[in-house]
Amino acid sequence: MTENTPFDLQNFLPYLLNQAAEESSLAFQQVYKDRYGMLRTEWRVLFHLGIYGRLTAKEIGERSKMHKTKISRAVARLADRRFLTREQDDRDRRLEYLELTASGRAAYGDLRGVAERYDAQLSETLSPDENRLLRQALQKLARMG
Amino acid sequence: MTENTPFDLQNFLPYLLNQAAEESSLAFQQVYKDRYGMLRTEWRVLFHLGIYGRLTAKEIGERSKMHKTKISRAVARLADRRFLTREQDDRDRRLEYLELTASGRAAYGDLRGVAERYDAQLSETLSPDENRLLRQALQKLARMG
DNA sequence: TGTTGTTAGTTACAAAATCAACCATTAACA
DNA sequence: TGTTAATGGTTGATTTTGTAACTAACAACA
Repeated sequence: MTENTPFDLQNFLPYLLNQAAEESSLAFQQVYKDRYGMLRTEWRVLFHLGIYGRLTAKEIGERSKMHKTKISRAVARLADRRFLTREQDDRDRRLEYLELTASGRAAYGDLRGVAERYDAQLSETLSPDENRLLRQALQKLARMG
Repeated sequence: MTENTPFDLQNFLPYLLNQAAEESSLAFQQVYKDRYGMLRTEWRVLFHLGIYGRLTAKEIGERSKMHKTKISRAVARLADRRFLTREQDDRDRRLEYLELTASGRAAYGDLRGVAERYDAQLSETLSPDENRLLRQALQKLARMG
């Protein structure tokens, strides 16, 4: 007996997740790109420092799961534009502590507000139950690795 | 009064969706990459043709929301490797009908099986309710555009 | 017909992501 | 100590993507 049921691509989780991720990040991307000329890697580094304060590149990598070369380049660009400062650790000179400057914090505050409003707006398209379970399920999937 | 609650990055939908999408597509990517040397755009084109049969690049674009240049390049590579054939429409010579070859269908069948088993495996980490609502919510988000 | 506008698909070039090799520094330990 | 391994971070080469401009074919309509 041959399998004839058509495969439902729209319901294949890796595909579906990617479609949803792409669609839902478009509007936010528009903002950090147009307003600050940032890339995805850059707003992520900015947010990590905005939220957790002083961190090393390695710590950002652990929290964000971004590859270290991405982080290295994002940090370099953010430092060029004076959004953050780098300071070497005296004890272990391989380490560099990264910290937002005043304008880095301003950009973070601005984008954070945009993010909060945008997330709320996305949430409105879902019921409270959907929202709760969606986020819970996504957390599980994201933590699988 | 100043806002002091820390922003919850792990709960920001565009970020969370992206993390879940990336994590959940890793294992599948390994397969189509190692087994057939394909890129994400390529397995997607392959699947569209496997599922819907003969299609033009434009139709694939409408269904997948991929940009036409991505599709053009994916089609070129798949044609090079003899996974599909291109046939010009006599009536409108701008159109090219794409169709899987025998080995294209074989690759599709193989990867489709992998995808089905993998999706089932992902589903197991979630409760039936979570699964249903997750997919429903993702569909809504993906269709927002 | 001829002109103008659209459409399907490709190509060229710039921007970005990936991967491996690379420094400099610290750790481990014979 | 001296040697080897591991770590934090950067760099360079290659691959992939993104953007715009392009070609060829068709459509609309004067």
